[in-house]
Amino acid sequence: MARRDTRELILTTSLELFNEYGEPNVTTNQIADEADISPGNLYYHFRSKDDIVLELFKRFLVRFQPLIEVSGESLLQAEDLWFQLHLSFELKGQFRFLYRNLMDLTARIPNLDHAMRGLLQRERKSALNSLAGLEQAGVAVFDDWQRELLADSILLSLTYWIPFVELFEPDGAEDGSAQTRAIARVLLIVTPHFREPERSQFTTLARRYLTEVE
Amino acid sequence: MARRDTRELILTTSLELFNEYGEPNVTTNQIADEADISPGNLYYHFRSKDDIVLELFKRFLVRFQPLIEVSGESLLQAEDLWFQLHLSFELKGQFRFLYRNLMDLTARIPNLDHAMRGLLQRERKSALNSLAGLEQAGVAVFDDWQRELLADSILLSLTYWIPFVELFEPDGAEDGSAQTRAIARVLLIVTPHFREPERSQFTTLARRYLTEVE
DNA sequence: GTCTATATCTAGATAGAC
DNA sequence: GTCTATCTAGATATAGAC
Repeated sequence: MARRDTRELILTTSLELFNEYGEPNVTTNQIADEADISPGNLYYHFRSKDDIVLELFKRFLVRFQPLIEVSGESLLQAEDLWFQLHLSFELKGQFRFLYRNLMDLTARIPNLDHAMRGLLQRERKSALNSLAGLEQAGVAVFDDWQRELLADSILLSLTYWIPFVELFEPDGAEDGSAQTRAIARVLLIVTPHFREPERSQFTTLARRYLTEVE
Repeated sequence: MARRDTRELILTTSLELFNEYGEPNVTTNQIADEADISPGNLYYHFRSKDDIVLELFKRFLVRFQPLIEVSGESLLQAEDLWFQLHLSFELKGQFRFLYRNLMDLTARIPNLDHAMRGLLQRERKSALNSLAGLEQAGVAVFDDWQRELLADSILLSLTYWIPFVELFEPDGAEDGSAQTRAIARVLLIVTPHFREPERSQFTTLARRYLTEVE
């Protein structure tokens, strides 16, 4: 098999196993086994297990970065905001092992720690940006302290909703209905601060999606 | 040393180390070392490492259970609600290792899994109860779907806020200001749904506490 | 109750043949 | 590039003396 193919095979196999069982509970031997290669071969392609994790994180980052670079103004339409959140949750679901053991992974892998810290900071800024966009459009008004607290609430949801759902329904992160609820929840944190007509507008959208899924 | 004392010493030492480094990153040898006893002695008092975790969880449960048995009506006063949330976050901070590796701990220890699932269910019911109490008092009105989503938001905060804060500020969970922000955040999720005068009342309280701390 | 010494096991990682 | 065989380290847990 070509060099490239085996490397990819190891990555996709690792991702599947990590997501299903959690990274600490998957051994390199299991990965090799599942990928039908030898343990030695795995270590020909990757220096260490951490190296695999780091490479997977890079892949995640490349696909996630564009999603938080969206400007605040472009999310004023309820449908656009909804779609953006949907893409975020979906992608994070595909790499959910990263969020299941965030602390332990960052404590163990310095490069991951640095990159993830940066990502969370940018995500928080992005949330604050969106809130500012709403204010500039006259949709809502926040105090300084409210803006900060709301950004924290949003970031908490974006970070730990998937692990949270997995507690109750294993594989719930792959389930569409859990995602819809996640998005509706995030909206419900913010929309009560809207003035009319946007408030009803966003609320109606959330309800429509919710009933469609159930 | 008396039988009882050594057992307690092991528990308190374990709790400290688990909270600081995370349970998976603390070995039984480290615990014994830190407690100035031999590894063999540790295993005289506890059958296994999981046994220590389980006993610590029991201690947590005994102290936490009363906090969620508070009736919804008794939390209508802003100060009472604040105080109740404060006690919750404080206690969870003292046992935060449980929440840092929730999934892996429950997956590994069946008894813990069962007990923790039950606890989360009761906590969710308690949140729903409080919301219902607000409605009965005429402070707010929710749709059915709103009530569920809000309960999820609250439970997510109560479960993962501490690990979330630790990502940014290690030992942030022992810090008073982080706790105050946590409570203010939870309130800010709910209060926008209040009618006046309760809305201003709760909001003012949150701001006052926030400015006091900073 | 407590110690020292050690068994057991499993993980990550390497060596060297093919 | 890939394999088999193996090393090494570290973790949980036990045995048996004191």
